[in-house]
Amino acid sequence: MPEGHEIHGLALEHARDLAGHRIHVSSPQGRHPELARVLDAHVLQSVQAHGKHLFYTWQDAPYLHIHLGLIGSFERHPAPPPTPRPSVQLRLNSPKAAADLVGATTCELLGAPERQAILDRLGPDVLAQDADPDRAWQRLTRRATPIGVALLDQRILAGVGNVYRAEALFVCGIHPARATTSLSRKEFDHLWQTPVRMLQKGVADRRIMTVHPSEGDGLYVYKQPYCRRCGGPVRMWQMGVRRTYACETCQS
DNA sequence: GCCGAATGCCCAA
DNA sequence: TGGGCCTTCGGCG
Repeated sequence: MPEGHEIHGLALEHARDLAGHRIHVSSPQGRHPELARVLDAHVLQSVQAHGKHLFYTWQDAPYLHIHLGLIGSFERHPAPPPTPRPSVQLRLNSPKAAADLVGATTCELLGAPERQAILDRLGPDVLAQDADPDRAWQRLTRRATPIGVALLDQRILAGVGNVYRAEALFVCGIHPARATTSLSRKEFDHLWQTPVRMLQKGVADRRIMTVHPSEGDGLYVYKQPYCRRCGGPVRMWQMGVRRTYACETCQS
């Protein structure tokens, strides 16, 4: 269940395991036979993550574009890999390791213009070295929407999902229902830096741990019954499509 | 065994 | 705005 940190972690892992090798590509589940045929036996050059999207660059073959969606995942098997489970959509197999894709929403081949179109509609990726927070600020303040909704809008900024949304807003003391247009630039700068640091830590830890070490470990409000700062109840409600968690005392 | 939920997103109406 | 899609897992019978 992937937010940006996991996607970037996979890009690093697959670059290490698979890039520079001739890859055996197969579709055990049978959903992508043509895609597997086109890519099989090509050399993988590089793997890049942009927000929650993965792009695989090959010698003499189109880009492979993968989006895990809500429930997609990759499973790593050191060589030699076992027989794939029946649900494996795609196996990328190198002499070092195999990466098995399960449950992804998107697994497709793309040309350069189509790939570029996806990148163009994404806001700045909080995990990108050259991310420009001004672009997010421009897009954020264009219309008055609840900040909780805006943080999940990948056109505004890319990489943040439901857990990091709740945690970042808590750390910044900002209520999810606040209008984007009510944010000061100073508040926004804090709200940008917080997920940047959280997701960077997420890549390093390979899991989401937002609580400051001096306060223990785990999460502040996401799926928590009580606020670990003030001890009051954490409120949970539907915000658009997703569930949001917040402490009404610590966030305003 | 069935149902719902899960760190996501798209589409039709 | 509501439904659909992808898969796994836990709770409830």
